Amino acid sequence: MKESYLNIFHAVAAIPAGRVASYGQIAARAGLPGRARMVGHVLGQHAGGAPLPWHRVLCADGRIAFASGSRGYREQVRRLKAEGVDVRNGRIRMQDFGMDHDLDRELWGMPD
DNA sequence: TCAGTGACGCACA
DNA sequence: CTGTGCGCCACTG
Repeated sequence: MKESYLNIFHAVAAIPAGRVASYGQIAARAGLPGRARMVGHVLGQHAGGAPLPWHRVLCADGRIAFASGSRGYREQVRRLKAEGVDVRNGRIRMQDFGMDHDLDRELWGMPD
């Protein structure tokens, strides 16, 4: 298992319930800036393998990455709503549920 | 080795 | 709002 993969797992696991983060944010937090695609790749490869909150990872614009109506899409929407995340038209307001305010400093230890 | 294909992201028209 | 293009890189045939 690669170190980068472990970092990705750790970053995803750090997202609290009821909140979301983008693939890019996770990649950056895992020390892999610009490699958002790798996050998606890893989550796909290890889907079901580890009990990760993969549903809390979205595209940078707040959209669900899966094709609308697909199996994964419905599952992700279901899980997010179950956590109180407001999903409208397959998209979430990162403004309200993203890690972009002050919460990322608390949980991810970002500098001031 | 090369080319195609993604659970991405961003700039631009 | 919709596309298109390019950067990114692991994986696969």
